[in-house]
Amino acid sequence: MATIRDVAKLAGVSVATISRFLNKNGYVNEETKLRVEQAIKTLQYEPNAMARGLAGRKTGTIALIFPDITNPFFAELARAVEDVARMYGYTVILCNSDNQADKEQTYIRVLKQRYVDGILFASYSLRSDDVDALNNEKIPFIMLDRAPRETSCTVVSSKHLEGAQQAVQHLLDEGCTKIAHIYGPQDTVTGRERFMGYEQSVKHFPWYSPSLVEPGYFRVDGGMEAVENLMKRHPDIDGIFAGNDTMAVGALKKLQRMGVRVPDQVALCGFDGIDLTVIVEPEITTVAQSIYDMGMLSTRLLIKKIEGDNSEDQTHLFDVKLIPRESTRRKRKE
Amino acid sequence: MATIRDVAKLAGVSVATISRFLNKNGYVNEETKLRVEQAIKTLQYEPNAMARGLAGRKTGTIALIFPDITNPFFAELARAVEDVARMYGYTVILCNSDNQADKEQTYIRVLKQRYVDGILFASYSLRSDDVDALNNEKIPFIMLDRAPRETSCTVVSSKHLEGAQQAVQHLLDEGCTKIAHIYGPQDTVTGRERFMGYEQSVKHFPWYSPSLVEPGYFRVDGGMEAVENLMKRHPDIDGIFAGNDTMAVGALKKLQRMGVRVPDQVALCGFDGIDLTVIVEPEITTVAQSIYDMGMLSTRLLIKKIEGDNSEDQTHLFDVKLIPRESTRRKRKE
DNA sequence: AAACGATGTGTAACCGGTTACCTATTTCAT
DNA sequence: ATGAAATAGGTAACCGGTTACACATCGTTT
Repeated sequence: MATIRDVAKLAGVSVATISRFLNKNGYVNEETKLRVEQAIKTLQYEPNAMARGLAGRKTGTIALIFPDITNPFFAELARAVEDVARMYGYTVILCNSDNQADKEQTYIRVLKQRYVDGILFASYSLRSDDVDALNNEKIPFIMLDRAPRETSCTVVSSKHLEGAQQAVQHLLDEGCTKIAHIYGPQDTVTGRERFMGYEQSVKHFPWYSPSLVEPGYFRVDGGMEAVENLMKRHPDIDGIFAGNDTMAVGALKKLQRMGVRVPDQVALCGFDGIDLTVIVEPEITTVAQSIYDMGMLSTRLLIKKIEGDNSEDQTHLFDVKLIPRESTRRKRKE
Repeated sequence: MATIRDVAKLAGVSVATISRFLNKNGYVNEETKLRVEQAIKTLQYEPNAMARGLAGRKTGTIALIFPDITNPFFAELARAVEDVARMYGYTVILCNSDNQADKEQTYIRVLKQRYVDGILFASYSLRSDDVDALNNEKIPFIMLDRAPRETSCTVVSSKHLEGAQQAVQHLLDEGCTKIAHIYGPQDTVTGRERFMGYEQSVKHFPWYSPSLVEPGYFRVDGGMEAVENLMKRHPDIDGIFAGNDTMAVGALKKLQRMGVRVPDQVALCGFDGIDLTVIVEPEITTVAQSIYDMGMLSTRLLIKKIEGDNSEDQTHLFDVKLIPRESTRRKRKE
C-alpha cells in the first residue's frame, strides 16, 4: 500500500503539501493540486486511518452503547445512527450492554483506548460519576432517554409523560371504564415517566386502584404474565396501557389465548411505535416515538460536538404521536 | 493520559520491557514484572490502540457487513458476533449495505483504510472479483450464506435445501394436498435453495403447477401480497411454505384478514426461526436456523484467521430444525 | 576452559500520518 | 516605495506504540 511519502515523491512535493491537499487546510496551488491528484490516482493511495488517528487524535469512529441490538427499538435506532454516521464519514461501533454496569464500564475503557471520537448512550446502568468522568476526559457524548442528575450533558428524549397521558385519554375516549397499566422497569426514565403519566391520568377516577398496575419488564413474556395477573385480579378490566410495544404484544398474545376479544372486551395500547405493532392481528394502537429521527438527531449532535461545537448542553424532547389502530377501535355505545 | 514511556520511566526500565510485558512475548524478570505492574496501576496506563494498530498492524476490530440491522435475523446474528468478538477482545463495526453494491464498495474501502482486521459478509451484492481483491489484499473474511463461484473462501451457511424439503414434507404429513410457495429474491443463495427444495419436493405431484409460486421479497408486505395473488389463482390451496419467517408473518396477516383460518383451512410454514414467529397468534411453524450459533462460529473462524490460522478454506453447513407449531397443527382426517 | 543456549533488558528505527514553524514569493493598501 | 497580508510549500518533530538487534549475565554442556 502506498504511503503519503510515495505520493509526495511522485508528485514532486513534500508530504506536508499532500496532507494539506487531503485535509483541505492551508494553501495549495491549483497546478500542484492536479499533480497530487494524479499521483494519488496512479498509486491508488488511501490514507491510513490508524496513522491519522495517532497523529491527529481523530478516528472517525463513534460508539453506540445500548442494551441489546436484538430489541427492535434499538435496532431501528442503530440503523438511524449508522446512516447518519456514514453520511458524515464516521464509522459506528456496536456495543450491547445488556444493561449491565460492568459491561458498560469495560466498553468505556476499551473505547477510550481505541480513541473513539464520541459515544452515544442509550443504556441505563451508567452512574452519575461515570458521566462526570467522561466529561472530565472531554469525550463528547450524548444520552438517550437518560438524564443524569446534577451533571450537565446533552440529552435526547421523548415526551413520555405526555404520551402516556395521551394513551390513557385515548382509551377513555374509546369508552374504557377501567384501565390497567403494565409498567416497565422503574429504574429507567422511560418506564418511570410512562407510569407517572398513567397514574396522573387515572388516579382521580373512582375505579382507580393501585392493584391495576403490574410490571412487565419491557419484555414479551413479561407482558403476558402481567395480563394474566391483572385479569385474575380484575376480570372487568376493559382497557390496558402497556408501557412499551413489546409488552403490548405479549399482552395481546395472552389475551387472545385467554379468549378475551381485543378490542371489544379489552382495548390495548402500547408505546414506542415499533413495527411489531402492525405485524400482529389486530394491529396495536401505540404512542409512536420518532425513533429514527431521535437516532438521527443524536448522531448529528454528537458529530457536531466532536467537530468542536461548544454550545451549551441541551435537552431535546421529541413529540410523540398516538396512532389509533384496531386494538382500540371499539364500537361506541350510542 | 499516560504513555508507555511514562510507565517505563516510573518503573525504571525501557519501553521495550513494558511492551514485552504487555504483550507477553520475550523475557521479563519476575521482579521487574511486579514493578511494571505497579507503575501501570499508579499511572492508570492504558495502551493506545491507535499506536498499536499503526506499529503492529492489528486493530482488534472486525466489520460486519449485512443488509439491514433492522431485520431480526441480522440483529440476532449481530448480537452473536458482538458477543464472541467481545470475548476475544475485538470490537465490531456495523455496516448496513441495503444490498447495494456501491455501499458495500464504499464500506470495503473505508474499512481497509481503518485497518479492520477482518470482515464478515452477510450481504449479497459482492461480486466474485471483489472477493478476489480481498483475497489478494490478504484481508481475512468469511462469507455467510454466500459462496462466490471459483474463488476459495470460508463459507458458513445452513442446509437450506434440506430445510425446505422438511418444511414441505411436514405440510404433506399434516394432510396438505396443495402447497404453494412464497419465494425470496432469487439472486440470494437462501432464496434460491429454498425454492429448489420446494420444487423438488412437489414437482412430481399431480396438483403441482408453476403458478403455485409467488415472490415475496423476504418482506412482510411481500408475503401479504403474495398470499393475495396465490389465493386468487388457487382458492383451494391448503398449505403455504414461505421462504422466510418475515414473509410467513405477512402471509399469516393477510390470511387472517381474508378470513382464512390458519391452520385449519391453510397451514403455514416459515423459515429462519426468528422470534417474530412466536409473537403472532397462532405461532408459526418454522424451519429454524441456528442463527446465534452461525454468528458465533463465523466470528470464531474469522478471529482464528486473523490470528494466523492458515488452514484450508472450508464450507460449514449448519443443520436446520423444523419446529412444529400451531400454524400447521391440523386436525387429521381419520 | 571454551562454547552455547536461555534469560533479561536497552537502543533506536519504524509504522504513516499531522502540523508547528520557517522561508519565499506575490499582491495590495498606504 | 514599503510593509503587511495572502499564497505556496518544505523540514522535521511528534503521536505512542512494536520490534530487530545488540549486549550482558548466568547456568550447562563438552
